[in-house]
Amino acid sequence: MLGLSNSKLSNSQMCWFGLVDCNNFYLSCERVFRPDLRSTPVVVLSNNDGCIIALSPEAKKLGLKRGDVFFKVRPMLERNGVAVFSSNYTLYGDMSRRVMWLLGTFTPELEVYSIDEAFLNLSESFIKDVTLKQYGENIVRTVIKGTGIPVSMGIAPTRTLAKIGSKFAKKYIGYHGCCCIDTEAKRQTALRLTSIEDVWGVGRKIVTKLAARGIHTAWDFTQMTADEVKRNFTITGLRTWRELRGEPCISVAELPINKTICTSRSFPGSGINTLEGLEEAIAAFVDEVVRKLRKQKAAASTVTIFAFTSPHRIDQPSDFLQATAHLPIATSSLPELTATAMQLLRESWRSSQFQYKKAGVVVSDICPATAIEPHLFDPIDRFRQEALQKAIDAVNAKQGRGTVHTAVQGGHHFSERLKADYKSPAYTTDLSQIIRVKS
DNA sequence: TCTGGGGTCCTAGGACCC
DNA sequence: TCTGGGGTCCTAGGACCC
Repeated sequence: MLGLSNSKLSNSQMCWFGLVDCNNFYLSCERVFRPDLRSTPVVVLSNNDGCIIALSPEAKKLGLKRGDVFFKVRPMLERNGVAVFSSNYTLYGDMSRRVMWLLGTFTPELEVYSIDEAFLNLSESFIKDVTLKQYGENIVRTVIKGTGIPVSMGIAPTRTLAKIGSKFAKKYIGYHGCCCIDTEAKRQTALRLTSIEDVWGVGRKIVTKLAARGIHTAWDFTQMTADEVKRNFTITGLRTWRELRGEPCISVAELPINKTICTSRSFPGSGINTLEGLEEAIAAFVDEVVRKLRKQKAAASTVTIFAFTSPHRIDQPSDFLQATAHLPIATSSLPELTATAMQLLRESWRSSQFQYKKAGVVVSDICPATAIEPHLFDPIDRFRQEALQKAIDAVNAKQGRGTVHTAVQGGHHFSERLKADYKSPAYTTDLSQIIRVKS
């Protein structure tokens, strides 16, 4: 098997992958600026202070769970002195940027996978005079020293194995934050100790099918034949199988682009009952969706808008608005998608007797921008449209998000109207909120 | 006052048609 | 009188993750 039969999983041209995962990220961000909360129970709430989305081990011990509705558990939180934070995405986004910047100094190739995870290409030619394990431990120390965020790291010949390594690093303190799967013996042990459902890329459906065949660990899976895997689990399953056996064949850049992109929010208080109010919200959601689309250099040809009243208020009239439009040509143009969404909303608007508590925009039928098919009778000058959108992107990148926006969005940022009674300061992005050190 | 997240993917099951 | 198959397409709803 591809040079893995020797005890060392390595040769001189070998390329290694590191996966760095921030521990309990949102919570760690809050604790950086509140060291007094390092060993006390802490929770972070979702948008609108709706429910708990992140919690410290101390909070878990009190029986709290992700998804608990805040106003219901609030008396219990107060009784137990639990520290509560509204989510502060400005802070988390900026802390993430700092972590990623530091990681970038350790590799010629950094793949940011999510707000709290990144892959590092660690080819041996890049690492001088230290072992992989020492190099990894240094990364872990540097990130915590530079940002205050604790991280776990896995290093292995493939991204899938590196992910497994990072889970061991998180679980066992003896790894000093970094678990290296760099020998055949370690690879086998790691796979035997890993349930198949904990493997990156293995979903519920595959787990069920495998369980029926008596396959429960990652190791069991690697003992199937390539033919059998491909026949039952397609090329995607085969890639995971090869990665687990030590052959790299998945890259973040090649991961399939999203099939749907959605932005939605709940409205605090009594909700929205005017067409103008919903127009403003939906327009803000389109703006967000366009940003996400363009970030992955993609375009969509199906747009859906929806709005609904509170499902919990059976004493009030309830309503569910939904409308979908199919565009002849996929687009990521803010004016075009906004106009489409506004038309859908105006056509489906019924009456102001309903208090809408939540609304959103979904785009689907997404394709890479390079794959957009021209249309003979297309009334839109796509070249000019893209030039305009690029100009909008450029101004917003330089002057800040929302500098150029559609008129229907109104002047103010939608996010400022969300409920957030327990928000920490924007310590790192607003001079007036910078932390003060008493002299 | 009165409070109930957000995002993505998959699938079962219905509508419709031959 | 009531039933019988099989394919495609679509969507509501659920599972799962953070």
